[in-house]
Amino acid sequence: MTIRRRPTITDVAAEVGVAASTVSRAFTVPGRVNPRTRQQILEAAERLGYVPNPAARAMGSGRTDTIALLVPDITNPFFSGIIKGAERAVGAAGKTLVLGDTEESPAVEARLLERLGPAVDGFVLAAPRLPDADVRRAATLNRVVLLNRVVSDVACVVADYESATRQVVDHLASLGHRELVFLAGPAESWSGAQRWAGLETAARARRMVATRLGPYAPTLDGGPAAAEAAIALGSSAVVCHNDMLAIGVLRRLADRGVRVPDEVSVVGFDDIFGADFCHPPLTTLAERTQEAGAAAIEVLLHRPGSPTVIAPTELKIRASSGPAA
Amino acid sequence: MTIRRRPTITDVAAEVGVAASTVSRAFTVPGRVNPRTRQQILEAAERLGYVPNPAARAMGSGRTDTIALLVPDITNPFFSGIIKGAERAVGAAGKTLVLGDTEESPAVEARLLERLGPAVDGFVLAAPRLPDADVRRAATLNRVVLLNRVVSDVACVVADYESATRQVVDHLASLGHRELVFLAGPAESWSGAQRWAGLETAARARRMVATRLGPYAPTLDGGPAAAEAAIALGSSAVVCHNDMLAIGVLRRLADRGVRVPDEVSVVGFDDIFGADFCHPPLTTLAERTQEAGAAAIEVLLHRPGSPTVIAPTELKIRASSGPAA
DNA sequence: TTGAAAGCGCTAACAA
DNA sequence: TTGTTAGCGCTTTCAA
Repeated sequence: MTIRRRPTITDVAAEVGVAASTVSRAFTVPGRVNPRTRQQILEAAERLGYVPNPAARAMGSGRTDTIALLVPDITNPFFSGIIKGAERAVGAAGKTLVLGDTEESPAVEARLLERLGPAVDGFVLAAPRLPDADVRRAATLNRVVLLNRVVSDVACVVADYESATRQVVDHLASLGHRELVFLAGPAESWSGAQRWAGLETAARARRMVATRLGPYAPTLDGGPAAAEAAIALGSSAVVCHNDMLAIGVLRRLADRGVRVPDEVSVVGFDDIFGADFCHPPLTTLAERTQEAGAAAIEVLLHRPGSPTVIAPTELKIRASSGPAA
Repeated sequence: MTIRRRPTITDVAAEVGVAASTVSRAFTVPGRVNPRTRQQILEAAERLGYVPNPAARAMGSGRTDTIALLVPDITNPFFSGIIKGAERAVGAAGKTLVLGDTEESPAVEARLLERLGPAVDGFVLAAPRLPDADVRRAATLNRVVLLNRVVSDVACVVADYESATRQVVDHLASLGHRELVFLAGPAESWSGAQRWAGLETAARARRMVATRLGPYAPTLDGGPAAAEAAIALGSSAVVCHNDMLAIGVLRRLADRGVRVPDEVSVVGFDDIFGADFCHPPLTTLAERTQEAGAAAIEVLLHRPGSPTVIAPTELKIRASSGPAA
């Protein structure tokens, strides 16, 4: 397969016998060109296999018609829903979505923002650990919408953590638990801080004792250490930073012969792929991730200013939580 | 946050008092500019916050330094390893990877190839269902490497399906199974066809009876129909098109009270996230997906021609397979 | 409704 | 080692 030169707008213009600018208009402002001329142009373009070059288009107009979605770990199923929702919304707007994986690294995050910046119209950013200052700087050069994080003067879509944590605490209280332990994720995580703050407040209102342990890696591998700490503490209810950690904890508890939920109840956050078929199926706080992804795009594309959108959440009760021993 | 104009190469040139082309060289061919001049340029660029514009760069040079990886469903954990491997390899080469999700649709696939085509140096393409002709056309305009699929004259990285299917059949034979049923995925799937062909051949060599049922959706939702068909057939061993389907099958079997592996053994392909913590943990054929992803990039970047790279596989034996009843 | 011409930010000969 | 000069493919005034 040899690479063939792509036909350009000029080739099409020559083919039809019009000026290049007319071809350009035929594609970008169809109303401003004679329907018959336009028809001929479209046919010639089709015949030659012409496709507009986005880079060239971007240079002339400043618009790129692409949006970048940056996530810390594309492997984490939590982001699947976000991606799907964003994709659909972007597609509906006739634009293109590119995905970037920042590998949980603020450095990669910064690099992608820098490199992709000039090439996109805006960013949807799930960056729990990037410093505020960097977020603000990015927002200076591109439109930016943050996911599950609030930075003043930057648009954002956040889950309703207050309601979320209240649902978790109410559920545990209704099962007779008098205390809970929170197995925390990374210290810099904005949403992690919200979760803990909400749990603590809700627990106090219920006269429950809430303890925080950690930080632990928010991954399956974080499970063993977290589970051991929880076992040592002897709590009857364990709330995990996210489902990845929760599933890791479940495995370790199983290995250690601790019965779930008879001896200890386990609750996660996110309702990721796998949460309903791990063993036992995990009780977890689900965000409407597809809606959140779509909302972020909607804000980016159509809502100027820096609105904050609150996304609803819902507790999925499964077999990993049960009555207190 | 108001959007500020990005500084250009010209701004930097003016700041230092050199020509724009010198600034360009300072970034692209560092050897061809006086170290002191270069130092000044770099400092000025830093000071002004200058970042090269990839679109403009692409126009001048024809190179974009970005690679696109297109997958049918970014949500499918099978592709996580591919993505990770590709990312690392691309990063190591100092280039940028953009991801595209084709939503299992040949139409979206074609659209992304078209739109992204002029904006990238090449594609790594996991497109099991795109017609051969479209694949070839894409390879005419860009460098293309196919994943788990062979199209003549196009570079590709494929799992060693012959060895893979032999491992599966040998495993089942060693457990005393005399027949197996294959629950097929989409009819157009290239790898699905390979899997069935390999199973059939290996089974014949072992004097086992192999039956194919389907097609079924290669997703959790495909599970119920596939499981029912397998139950009706009364086979002692079920091999599924992929793990998503296999996990769906496991769930249905559990709902129907069929014990795994006592009454029926279940085997999948892919070893996705979740395969080791579903219930029971799934015996499955693992590809070295990270290596495959990295190999695809390596071929794209450094190996001209249309080589075919064979990626090794390995059977992960877990609790879903056991002795024949 | 169309064409001519300038310019987007950068690279790449070509001279100097 | 550096500057000058054309473009790259497209959009966008401005005129006609």
